[in-house]
Amino acid sequence: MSESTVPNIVIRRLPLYARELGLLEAEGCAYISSKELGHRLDVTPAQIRKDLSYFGRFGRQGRGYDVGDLRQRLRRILGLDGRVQRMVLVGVGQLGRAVLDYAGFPMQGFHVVRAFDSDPEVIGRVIADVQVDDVADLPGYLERQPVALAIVTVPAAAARSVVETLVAGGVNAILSYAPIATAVPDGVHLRQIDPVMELQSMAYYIRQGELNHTAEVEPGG
Amino acid sequence: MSESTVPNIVIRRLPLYARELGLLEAEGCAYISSKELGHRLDVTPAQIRKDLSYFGRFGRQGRGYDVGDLRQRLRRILGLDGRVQRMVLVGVGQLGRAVLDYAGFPMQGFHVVRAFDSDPEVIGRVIADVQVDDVADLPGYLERQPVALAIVTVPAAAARSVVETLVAGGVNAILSYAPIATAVPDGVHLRQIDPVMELQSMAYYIRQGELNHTAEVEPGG
DNA sequence: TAGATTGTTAATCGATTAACAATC
DNA sequence: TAGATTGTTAATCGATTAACAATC
Repeated sequence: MSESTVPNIVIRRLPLYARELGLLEAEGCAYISSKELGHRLDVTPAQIRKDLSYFGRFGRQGRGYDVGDLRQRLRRILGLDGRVQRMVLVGVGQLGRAVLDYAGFPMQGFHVVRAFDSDPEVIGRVIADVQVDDVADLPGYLERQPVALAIVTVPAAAARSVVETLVAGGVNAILSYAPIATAVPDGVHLRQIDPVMELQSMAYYIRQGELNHTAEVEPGG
Repeated sequence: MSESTVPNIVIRRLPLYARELGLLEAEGCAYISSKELGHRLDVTPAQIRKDLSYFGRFGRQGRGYDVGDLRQRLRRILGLDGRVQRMVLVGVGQLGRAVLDYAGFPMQGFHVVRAFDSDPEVIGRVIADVQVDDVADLPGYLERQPVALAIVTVPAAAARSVVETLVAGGVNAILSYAPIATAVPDGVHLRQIDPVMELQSMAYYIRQGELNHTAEVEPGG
């Protein structure tokens, strides 16, 4: 309960810290200061120390942080220590297959235990070691095998109903690649990945750059 | 210059508004209020009006916003009106291919004009209508054909050097799928997509949910 | 010990929201 | 006109940063 007051934005930075600590560990670095870690991540040292302070004391004055220890502790805080995260995936089109094939998920302990689709062509097949079932069987599956995490890779038109089914089935964290706004009840976490929106917002700055450049070249404009 | 003072977080919401307005247009909706739009996007009406106010006045009191008009104006602000955004893609592995095949990019006007890789197996091939060149030729290509946007889908170990090359070649907006911190100079925009980090931060809340549940079931814990 | 760096508090900064006059 | 909703200002809220005593 007390930890539920940690700002969401802090929680979202913890994996960033943990990831960098993993790299540092691989580099053979035993200790690191908030200053150096912040430099590597383009984050202020004060922010790192403040973020960590929500969870306890992890460093040594004059020395910094034990790289391996802090990484372990962050992973424990995130609930990633020594456990496999089971996920279902809905939507086995091109994108869904790329997700199933992506090695980064299992490498970090996230395993797709079952996939679902509505296309008879793929139902019944096994793709990247994952069995594909009829999406109509999704509610039944979730009842028999509760899962907390889901990845949604269906077309936008299908996403809302899929998310509803997942939520009804007890899934409380969903990563959606569908480019459509989707409401979820309190207590359910939905993250959306939309590369097109990222590009569109960057386009603004590209255009600004062009305008400035034009202004320099043609001061009268 | 004056517009460069618009907060980045506002710029990042504009594509969200534009996207929803596109859906509303498709639904045949002619006018919408900030209240209704906010409801659909889970954003407060005040925030929408405030965001828009950075760019001018777009609505009518008592009526709301003309859906098509506002969408057009937002697209113009973002620099998306009637122009194709040319991009290069670096890294034609599984993920790179999925990006090349993804219809959402061209549908929104973002076209990969050339891809690059270091693997002799793919260099010279044409994938999804895009020619794949040797990444060693990337600097030369950018010199001949300046491009503002790039997508990076190489392994983490290669990402830093690729980003450096892109920046040196004049690219000022990069969308990277590589899970590694990468510094870029001022004026260059780098966005990273890391689904694993999203899952990791959601894992925190899954665990919190479990802890709460345990606490309810076993009040003594 | 001297130097470095933490953890934490208070100050600052910036973003969100509430409120309301203007007006369609 | 009455009702609705904008655009904008001021108030609130929350996150970041600076500063520093504590201490390794």
